[in-house]
Amino acid sequence: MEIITAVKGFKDILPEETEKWRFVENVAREVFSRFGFREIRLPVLEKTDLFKRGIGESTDIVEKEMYTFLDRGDEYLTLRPEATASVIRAYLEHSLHNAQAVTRLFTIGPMFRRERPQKGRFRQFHQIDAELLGLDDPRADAEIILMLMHFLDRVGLKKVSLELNSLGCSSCRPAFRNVITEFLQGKEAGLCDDCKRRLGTNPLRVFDCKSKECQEIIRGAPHLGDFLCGDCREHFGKVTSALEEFAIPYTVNPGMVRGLDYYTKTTFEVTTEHLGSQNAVVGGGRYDRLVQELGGPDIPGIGFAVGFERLLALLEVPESASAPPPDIFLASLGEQARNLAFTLCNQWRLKGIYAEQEFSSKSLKSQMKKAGRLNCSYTLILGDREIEERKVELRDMKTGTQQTVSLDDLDQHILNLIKER
RNA sequence: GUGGGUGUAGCUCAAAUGGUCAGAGUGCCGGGUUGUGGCCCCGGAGGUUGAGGGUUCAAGUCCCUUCACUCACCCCA
Repeated sequence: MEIITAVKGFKDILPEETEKWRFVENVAREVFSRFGFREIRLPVLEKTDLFKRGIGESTDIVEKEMYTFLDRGDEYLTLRPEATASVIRAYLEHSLHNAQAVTRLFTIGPMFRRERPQKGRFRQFHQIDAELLGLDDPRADAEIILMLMHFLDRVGLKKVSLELNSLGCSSCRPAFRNVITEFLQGKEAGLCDDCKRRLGTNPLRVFDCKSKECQEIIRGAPHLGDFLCGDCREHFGKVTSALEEFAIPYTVNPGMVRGLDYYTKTTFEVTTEHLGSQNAVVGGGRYDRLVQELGGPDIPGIGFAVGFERLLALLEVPESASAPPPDIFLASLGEQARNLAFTLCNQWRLKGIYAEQEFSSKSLKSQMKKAGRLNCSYTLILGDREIEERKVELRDMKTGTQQTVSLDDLDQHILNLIKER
């Protein structure tokens, strides 16, 4: 019979890797909490409408990437493709905005998108997500970016670049969209097939296109930056100068157009050249209309999402973590000895010692070999011979020296020996 | 959804033009030491060469189909 394998694009995280995961999570929790962010844990399943309204009906995510199903024939549910909509849903559902004017939340967990898997892209992937709600101050933008860059630094990430842009607000972006549409109208024939399609859906995306022809055409286009309203222009200026105060290097990328509909004003990405074509490690931005779109009051917000797997792929931790070595290995010869080993081994575990034992009746040589391979500090040798004499052999695996310990003193002896280290 | 690449032992990989080609290294288990690890030596287990079909006297090797993995496009973390 064939074994059942994991679903395409869904990965197991094996014991060799979980230590790296915990390391990154712990750094995130430590850094974020110092900036006043508190952890929130959310369900992975939400009502489909949450994402339709939050992310935007015409985005690729909602149109073709969501895992959606009809639950018991009466309600559409979706495995979350991103966290922000869920965070805001919980924020509104529990009236967190009434409890305090400013709310800072972060969450770590799996997201689901039904795309074709490739390097750095999976159907289940993980994000570290932070959201700052209730501030439209540009210093809040700078603060959350500062926190992000500090986190990346603390986790050991090198050679990344921070790209910034402003997408304008509801008063200046629509106007620019018209300008671009007009600009591209006569040049349609020169665009790639994808961009011809984009012309109708999201003309700003042509800025992002990798094809040379499109880049050539768009080079002469007007920039969004020149069409920002006074408020947006001033906001962006304050964000960049605050970043400069903390010496955070950034580049302004006027072509950066993010794929989720809800972004306004400041958007940012952290990118790298070492991830193949999935170069974005972090994506984020301001969303001043989203809370309202989801039925809440007029509350501004800004947040980011770190791609966990992409971040891990960039960290220089080549060797996989091996299993932690036991404090002591119990080698036993004879059935009586194995019974004693079982008892001692588990008693010590209950007292906080990591002990291992051999269950099967292997030769002492092979048990010693195993103890050596496990890299444990001590090996206790107990055979029926020792039990008769009420004493056992304790071998220090580092030095190779061995001593005889009375069974009556054994427990205390071991506890002292191992607790002292 | 579209295109390319790859599928041989747990892992990393060999097997010219189809003809002892089913192997090596590593890992695992055991022995060399009648009760003592690491080094060394020896041995063993483990594969219907992803699956199915076809061509042929003969197929990991050629053809078709299918599945899986992978990279890229689209898009994004």
